[in-house]
Order: sequence, then C-alpha cells, then structure tokens
Amino acid sequence: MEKQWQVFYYDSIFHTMDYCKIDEALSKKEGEKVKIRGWIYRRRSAGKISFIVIRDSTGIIQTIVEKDKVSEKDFKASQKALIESSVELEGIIHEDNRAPGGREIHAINFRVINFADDFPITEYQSVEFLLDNRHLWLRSRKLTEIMKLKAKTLRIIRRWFDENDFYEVTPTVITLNAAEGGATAFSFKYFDQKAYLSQTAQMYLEALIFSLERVWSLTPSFRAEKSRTRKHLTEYWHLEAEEAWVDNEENMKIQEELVSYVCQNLMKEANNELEFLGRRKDELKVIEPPFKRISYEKALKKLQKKGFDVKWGDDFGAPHERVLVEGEEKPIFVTNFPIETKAFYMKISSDKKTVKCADMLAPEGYGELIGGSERSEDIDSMIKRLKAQGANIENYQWYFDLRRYGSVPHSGFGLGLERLIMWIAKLDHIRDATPFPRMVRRASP
RNA sequence: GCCGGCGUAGCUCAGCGGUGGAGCAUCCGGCUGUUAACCGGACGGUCGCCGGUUCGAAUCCGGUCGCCGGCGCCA
Repeated sequence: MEKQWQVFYYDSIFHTMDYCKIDEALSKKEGEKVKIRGWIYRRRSAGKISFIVIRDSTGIIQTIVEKDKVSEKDFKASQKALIESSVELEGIIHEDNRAPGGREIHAINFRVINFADDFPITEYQSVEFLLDNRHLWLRSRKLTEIMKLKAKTLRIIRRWFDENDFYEVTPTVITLNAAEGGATAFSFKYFDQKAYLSQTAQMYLEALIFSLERVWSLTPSFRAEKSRTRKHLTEYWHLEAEEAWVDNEENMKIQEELVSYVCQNLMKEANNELEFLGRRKDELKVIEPPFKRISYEKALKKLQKKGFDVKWGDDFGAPHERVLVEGEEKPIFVTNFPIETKAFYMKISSDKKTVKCADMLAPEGYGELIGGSERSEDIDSMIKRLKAQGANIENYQWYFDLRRYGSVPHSGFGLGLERLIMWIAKLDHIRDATPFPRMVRRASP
C-alpha cells in the first residue's frame, strides 16, 4: 500500500457534529444535503464513477462518487479504498430505483479516515474461519441484527421486572459451592483455596429474598460440560429470579408473563431485526399466558405411546423434548419431575416421588428455556440428597442458615438468555446469540 | 465421554498413484449506473503434521493435531 493512502484526514473539513445516521439519510427528500460516516460495505467502480455502499449502526446506503463532481484526491480515494475502510462524506440525496433502498447519495466530498487492509472475510466463508475471525464477523448484518435484538430483549426484561416489584441484584460469580454437582464446574485457584466459577446465582439470590423479597440478576454462568450441541455454551448469560412467598404455581405464572411480555414487546420494538432474522410477527403474537402444563408422568406416557423407550426416572433428552413440543405454538411447562432427576434444593411434593418444579420448553425444538422450582426448606432432606451426590456439606452451612432464620416458602427460576434469543431469532446455533461464544473447543477471540 | 465428517493458494473448493488447478479476494489495465458488477492480465502453495508402502504419494496405509456436526449432560 502506498504511503499517501495512510494519511489520517480526520481534522480536514468535517469537524462539525452534524452527521446523520444512515436510516435518517434514507428518509430524507430528493435534493437534501447530508453528511454521513461509516464503513465501506460494498464497492464497485466503472471508469469515471464509483459505487460505494456505506454501513453504519443503522443500515446501509449507496453512495455515488463521480470523477467530475469531486476533487481528484477524493475520487482516487473512492477507487482505492477497500471494504471496511472507514469514511465520511457529504452529498446530495437522490431518489433512484436503481439504488438499493431506493435512495442514494451523490457525493460532494469523500474522505477516507482509515484505509483498510484486505478484509479477510469475503464471499465464501466456513464456520471455522468465521469463528476465528469473530472480532471482524461481528460487523456482518446478521450478527448486528442479533446483537440489537438481544439489547432490546434485555431492555424489555428490565422493564418487566421493574414493573413487577423485583429488585435487580448483583451476586458473585466466584463460589466454593459447585451447586449442580462438582464435575461440571470450572475450578481455579483462589489464593490458597479451590474455588469455582458460578453455575448459578440461585443460592445467593435466595439469601437476598429475606430482605428484598423479589430479586433478579443477570450474570454469566459457567458449565464445564463437554457438550457438543447447537444449544450449549460453556459461558452464558443467566437470568435468574427468586421470589419469597411464591409457590411453584405462581412461579410458573411469573415465567410465562415475563416470556410473553418479551415477545409482545419485541414485536413492537424490534421490527427490522425480526424481519431480517426471519421471525414472523404472528408467531410472536400468539405467545401469551397461559402456557400449557404437562406433568412428567403424562409426558412420559405420551413418549411411551410414541414408541420411546423411556421409564420412570429417566430424564428427557433432545429427541423427547422435540416430540413434547410438536405442534405447539407456545412454550410449554413440564412439571413434577422425579426427585432423583433434579437438584437437591427443589421441594419434594406430597407424593414423595416428585419435586415441585417446572421446565419451560420452547416451541420448534429449541429446547429448555427455563428451569424453575419451589425451594426445599427441609435441611435434613437436602443434606441427604447432597451426600448422595458426594458434595461437601460444610460449604452449604451458610445456605442452610437461610432455613434456620425465618424461612418462608419461596421459588425461583433460571433462564438461559442465549437460548431465548436463539428461539426468538430462529438461529440454527446458539453461538450466534452471543458476540464471543465460549465452547468446549473455543475460547478465542 | 461416545459416533460421524473434513483439513489443498488469503477465502471457498475440485483433483484421489505420474510436472499442483478453478472461482473469489488482492495488484495492474479497461469501462459513466453498478446491484456479492463486468472484461483482460499478474501475484499467490511445506496439499495440517509425523512416519510407512511405492521407481514415484496431495492421492494408498498407520499415527497425531486441529476443526465441524450429532448424542449424552444441562439453561
């Protein structure tokens, strides 16, 4: 590359702040003057005319740079600048049905802020290459739309919790308790102790309900499971809530209200994102309470009738989940799993065989969105179940204290944010629901 | 952890025992309306790595490393 193309022009003519975003430019009228800045998305040239498609956070617009309409330096820059070069320009809006989007800018000035090197991502890409270049692939329209959808989802979730008397809290992600059984937790040296990256904030949220009553948190959760599926990340954003004075029934109501609220509001607030990603509005419109509830026992019978070789005490796998949601437009709850299939902290039902829990399964085979339960208040039974897993009881004494000092019936749930996004955005892999996916074989970039 | 697949130019792939190819990208030239533009030319390789078979290996065999997909486990 010649030295002259590496000059930083930023202090040249565009020192004012009167730029407009591309979506705004696309709504302007014929003849209006605009200044925009962004990155080169596509470029084509034909002798004395350059077609430069420019991208910013709001969209793309085609720009025409003609040889006799701009300075020689600007024209040359427009022909030299490669994809992803950062640029700023001033021009006149023209309506033209040959332009993508029906409008384009005829440049008066065209400045390159940074001449990009050859952008490695081109026409054909493999999954591996795109993951290796994730830091650059994030600029793609698909990932941009997903990231916007995720941000809007979080905004809506926060609004719902605010309106429903929940306090947002900030629990730790460093713990000595490997809550779901030590084998699947990442361990590390914490000074002189062995500690774990949190798999759930649940026990910490339980401690907080005795002052705040209804709490929620958003934290990373870590799973050291060597899962190789399209539904698993080793690090994911875990949305958890815990509610005092709430039983399993009301817990399910809270969950279906929350998920429905997210769908109804995304429908209104994320039109462009949903359309780009191929999720139809009417598919979200039907997501309203109540969601269907089916007990583990009934689900088991349904599966057996369909020819699955499952018996009482087996957990459901991906093929089972797919069958259970077959034909369902809304998520469903599967309730009352056998004690031995679930965690030590879930409350045992009066039948002494099942726990008061519910898994929310997404339609279309996207799998478990939420796992929730009413919490046990029986210290002896919890100790028994922990010991059966081989856990160190000492680390759980503080948790048992919560039952010793004014315990109340309470429930809570955990939602995998990326699972929710994967379902709503119709993604074929969960890795695209997060900017820097962490998987068994990938921790970079 | 189990099963299957793939590693060849910067990228996507073809070649499957006899002198390593194409498309895209990049560079040079041409073109005043392109739509992942087009036309001509150039540049570009430890054929993942190690070993074996063979007169000869990208190609056949063994091992190894990396990646992808599915199952299990989970959100």
